[in-house]
Amino acid sequence: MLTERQLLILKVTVDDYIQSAQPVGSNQLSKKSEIPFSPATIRNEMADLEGLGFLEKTHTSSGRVPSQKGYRYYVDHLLTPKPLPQQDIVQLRSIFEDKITETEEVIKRSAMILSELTNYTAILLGPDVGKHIVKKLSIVPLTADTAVAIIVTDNGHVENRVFTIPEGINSSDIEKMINILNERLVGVPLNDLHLRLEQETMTILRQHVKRYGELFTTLRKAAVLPHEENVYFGGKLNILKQPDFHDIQKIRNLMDVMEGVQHIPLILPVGTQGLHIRIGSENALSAMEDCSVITVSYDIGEEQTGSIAIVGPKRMDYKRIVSMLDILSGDLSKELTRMFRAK
Amino acid sequence: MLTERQLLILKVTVDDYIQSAQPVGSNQLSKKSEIPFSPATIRNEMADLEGLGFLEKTHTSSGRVPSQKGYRYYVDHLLTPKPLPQQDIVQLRSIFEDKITETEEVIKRSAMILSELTNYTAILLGPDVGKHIVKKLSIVPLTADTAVAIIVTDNGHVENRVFTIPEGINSSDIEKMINILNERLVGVPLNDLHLRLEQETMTILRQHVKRYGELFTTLRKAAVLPHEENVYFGGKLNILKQPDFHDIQKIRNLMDVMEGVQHIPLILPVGTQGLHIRIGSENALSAMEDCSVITVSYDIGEEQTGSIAIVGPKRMDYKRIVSMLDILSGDLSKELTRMFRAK
DNA sequence: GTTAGCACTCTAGTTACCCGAGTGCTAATA
DNA sequence: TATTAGCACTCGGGTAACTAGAGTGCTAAC
Repeated sequence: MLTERQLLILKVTVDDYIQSAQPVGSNQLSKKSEIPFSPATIRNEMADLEGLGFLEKTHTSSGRVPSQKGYRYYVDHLLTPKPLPQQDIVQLRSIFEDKITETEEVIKRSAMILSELTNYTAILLGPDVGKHIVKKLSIVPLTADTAVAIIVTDNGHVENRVFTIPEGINSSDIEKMINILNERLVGVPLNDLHLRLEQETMTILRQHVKRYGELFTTLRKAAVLPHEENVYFGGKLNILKQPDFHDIQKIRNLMDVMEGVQHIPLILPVGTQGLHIRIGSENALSAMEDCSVITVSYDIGEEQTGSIAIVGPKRMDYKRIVSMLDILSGDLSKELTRMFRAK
Repeated sequence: MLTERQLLILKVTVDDYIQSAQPVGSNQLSKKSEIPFSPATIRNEMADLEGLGFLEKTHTSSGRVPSQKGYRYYVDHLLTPKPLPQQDIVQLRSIFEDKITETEEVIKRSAMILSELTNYTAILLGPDVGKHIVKKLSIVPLTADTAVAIIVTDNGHVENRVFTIPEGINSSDIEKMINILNERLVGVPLNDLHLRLEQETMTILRQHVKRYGELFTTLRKAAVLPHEENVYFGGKLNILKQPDFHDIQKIRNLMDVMEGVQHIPLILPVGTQGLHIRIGSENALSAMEDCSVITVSYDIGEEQTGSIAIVGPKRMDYKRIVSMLDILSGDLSKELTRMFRAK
C-alpha cells in the first residue's frame, strides 16, 4: 500500500515525465510547489517506488522514469481528468459545424481533427456496414456486356461493383431481376443480403429470368462487401513528431503495422464498450510495445457502434486524451444518432 | 566534351554508387573488369570529372559521389536501358491477371505492385474524372428530408452525395426532375455537367418543378466533383527503407508533402507526355531536393491520360525504373483502352 | 521522521590519438 | 606523351582518456 506522499510523488513524476520526456530527478521535483519535501526525502521515496516497480532508472545515476506498472497505476488511480480548455472543445465541436449529412464524412473529419489536436495518430472505426439497411438496388448497363450494380443503404452510403453480364442475358431480363430484387431485398441489412438473396429471390428469379444462374453468381460476388473500408486514419505521420521515436527501425515496424488492414482488429478491438487504455506491452502487437493506445466506443442509435483509438508513445498525455475522447465519443454518439434517427 | 574513358568512368561510378550507396574510390573502380586502368589514371580522370562538375567529394579525402549534374548527364547520355528480368515482367503483368473490370482497381493495384517491385514510392494519377460521361443520374430518398444523389459514369464509376431536400418539395417533384435531368444530361462529360445543368435544364425545371431554385442549388453543389480522388499511392513508407534518408526531419518533410493533396500537381505534373526524370533540386518542392522523380504518362483511348510517378532517392536505380515504367505505361494504356473501348 | 552533507556513479561532451581509405602530385616508365 | 608506381598528405570514424554535471545512496545530524 502506497502512502499519500508516495502517491503524490509518483503522480508528479509521471506528470513531469509526460511533459518533459526527460528522466525526473529529486532536485527537480523538490522545486515544484506541490512538493514540499527536500530532495533527500524525495530520493528515499523514489527509491521505494522503484523497489515496488513503479519507477525505473535509465542508468545507475539517472533520474527516474515511470515503468509500465507505474503508468498503469497512474492511469488507474491517479488520473484526475482535467477539464479540457475551451479552445480544444471548440475545435472538437468544429467537426460538426458545417452540416455534414454523411456519417462517413463526420468520422473522417473526426479522425483528422483528433490527430491535429493531439499530435498523435487517430484511428476511427465506423459502424459495422453490415447493419446498414438496403434502401435501393439498381443496375446500370454500361456497355453490351458490362454493367454496374449499385446498392444504396439507409445512411446514404453507396456501394458499387462493375460486373460482366453473362452471355445470353438481355436488358429485359435485367430489368425483371432488379425489380424482383428491390421488391424482396429492400429493408434487409447488408449482413443478411447474401442469405436472403438465396432464400427469397432464387426461386422467383428462376421462374422469370433465363440464365439466372450466372447472373446470380455475379450478384453474389457483388454483395460481398469489403470490410476494411470503414477504417479512417488521421495523422499517421504524427509518430515522427514524437521524440520518443528516434529509432527508424521501430518507426518502420510501427507504421507497417498500421498500414496493414489485418492488424486493425488487434489495435482496436471491436465490440468493447467504454474507454480502455493499453500501455506498452499490454498491446497485442509487439511492434507497439513502446506505444499506448486509448480506445473508446461510440454508439449510433441502439444497435450500431464504432470505436476511436489514439495511438501515441507510452509517455502520452493520458489526462488530456481521456478528456477529449470522453467528449468526442459523447458528441459523436449524439450527432450520429440524431442523423440516424432522422432516417 | 568528355572522352570515351571519362564517359566510361562516370558511368561506372554512378552505377556503383547507385548500387552501394558508398562513395566510390579509384581503387575500387580499378578492380572492376570494365575498367582496365590503374587507380592513378582513374584518379586523374575523376579529378577532371570533378572539375567539370559531374562528381563531387563528401570530404577532401573521400571517394566520389555523383553530383546532380552527374546524374543528369548519366540519365541523358549513359542510360542503357537493360531489359527487365523475366520475373519482374511477370510480376508487373500480374496486375492484369484476374479480370478486373474497373479502371480504378487496375490503377490501385498498379500502385501497389509497382511500389513492391521498386521499393520506392509509387504515385498513380487516374484519368481526369471530368472527361467521364454521365450514364445515369438518380436520386434515392433516404428520409423525409434527405436523399442521396447518384451519378454513374461510363466507366462504371459512381459518385454520390447526400443532401437535404428543401422544404416544400415532394417526391413527385423529385421524380419529375430526375427524369428531366436524365433526358438532358446523359452523355455529357462531368466537366460540362455544371454548365449544361444551368443551360439546358433550368428553364424546363422551372416550368415543371416548384421551388426548383433551392433544389437546383443543392444539385449544383453535388455536381462539383472532388478532384483528389483519383490519386493512388503505393509504398509511402518505402522511403524509410532507403539508407539515403537517415534524417527524421527530412523524412517528415517529405512525407508531409506527399500527404498533402495540394502538392500532387507539383510532384506529378499533369498533361506532360512521355517519360520524364527530375533529379534533386530539379523538383519543384524543396522537400524533395534529395529525391528523384520519374514520371510517365499513359493513355486511355484517344482523349484520356493518366500518369505514374516513382519517387526515390537521387541514387535511384534509373535503368530499372525506366524499363519498368516503359512496360507498365504501355500495358496500362493497352489494357485500359481495351476496357474503355468495350464501352 | 526529515534533511544536510558527501562520496560515488554514470552520461554526455570534449580532446587526443590512430588507422585506413582515399587523394594529389611527382617522377619513373612504356 | 600517356600511363602508372610511389609517396606524402588529408580526413572521417573509431577508441580511449578526461571532465563536468546531474543524480544517487548512505550516514549522521537535526
